Amino acid sequence: MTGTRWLDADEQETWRAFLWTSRLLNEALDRQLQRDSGMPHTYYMILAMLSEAPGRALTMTELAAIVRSSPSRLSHAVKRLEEDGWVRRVKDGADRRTTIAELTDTGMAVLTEAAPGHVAEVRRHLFTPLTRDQMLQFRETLRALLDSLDPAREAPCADG
Amino acid sequence: MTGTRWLDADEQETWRAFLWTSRLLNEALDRQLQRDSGMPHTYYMILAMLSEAPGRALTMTELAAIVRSSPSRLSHAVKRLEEDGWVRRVKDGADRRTTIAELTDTGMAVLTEAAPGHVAEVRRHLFTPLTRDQMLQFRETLRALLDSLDPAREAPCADG
DNA sequence: GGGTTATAGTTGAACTCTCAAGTACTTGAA
DNA sequence: TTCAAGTACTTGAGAGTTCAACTATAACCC
Repeated sequence: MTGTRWLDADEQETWRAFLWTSRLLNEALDRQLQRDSGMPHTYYMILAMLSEAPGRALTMTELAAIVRSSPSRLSHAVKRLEEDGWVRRVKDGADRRTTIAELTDTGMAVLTEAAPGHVAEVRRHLFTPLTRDQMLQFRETLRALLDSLDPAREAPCADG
Repeated sequence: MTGTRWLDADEQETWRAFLWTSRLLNEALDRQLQRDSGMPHTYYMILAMLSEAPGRALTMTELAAIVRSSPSRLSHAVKRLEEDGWVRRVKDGADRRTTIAELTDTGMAVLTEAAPGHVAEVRRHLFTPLTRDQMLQFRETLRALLDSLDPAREAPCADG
């Protein structure tokens, strides 16, 4: 294939820095949560997003959109969380295809206990190394990337 | 636990934007490479880093440091790449504990064929949405994060 | 109504990653 | 010289993710 436009040195370094940063950060969070709360980061996010929802409940489809998960991944994850007793699955009355995932009291308690350590880890790795201005600039850049990666989507978090 | 400093709204949005961006980008790259070249992104990086090494060969320990992989993950990955015939493992003469991973001609050919599509995908998702200044600013921020996440490490790529 | 199409979710197999051992060498020191 | 400690890597089991079916229900439409 001719005509490939390769990355220049600046782009190369940016790309690899992004890659390693996101990898290392994710691994750090996974290790911390796995050690302290027995779940991977993805599962923590599911509990967290449920806790913010009205009635601490969402349909699987809604939840999948919020945590940006495939239906399959979410289904496997919720199955495990249900076995732990942290989430409960209920069939919807109106549309019997849809399943509603609901955070249990036990799940809420686990989340409440996990949160401080998790937030500390995020702060330590993501915010302590940056100035406030750097952080705000970083957010703008990430918004631009996210808009492009995930176009069919209104304001991502602020309105939730 | 009292005294947790929670994330404010700006931090919250920054953090989630980072999370979703890195997830979506990684998934996009994994899908593209899996579809077009039958390997995940991590494996592509192993081939790419080997191709840049003198003699297209590195010890497992060196390679693990470069792709920031655990020894175990790398070992499993190289095993699979060896089964594909893309990498060859040789025992070192001097220190018989160490294994040298070497990119084969077949592996080099696979990499050469995979590269244009991969680079296009990276460019499409990471560079097209950003201005040049945004990109350079982004790099500075990522450098700061990387320094903190991975302190025991000199200049990551520029000197390679 | 009855058939097609779309939506909501689940399942199983294959694959990758993690973590905890385990093997095989080398180094250092008594 | 030999034995403890360290280094380099591998292995196996368990867990999470992906992809491609598959089930079940709803909506559309002639």
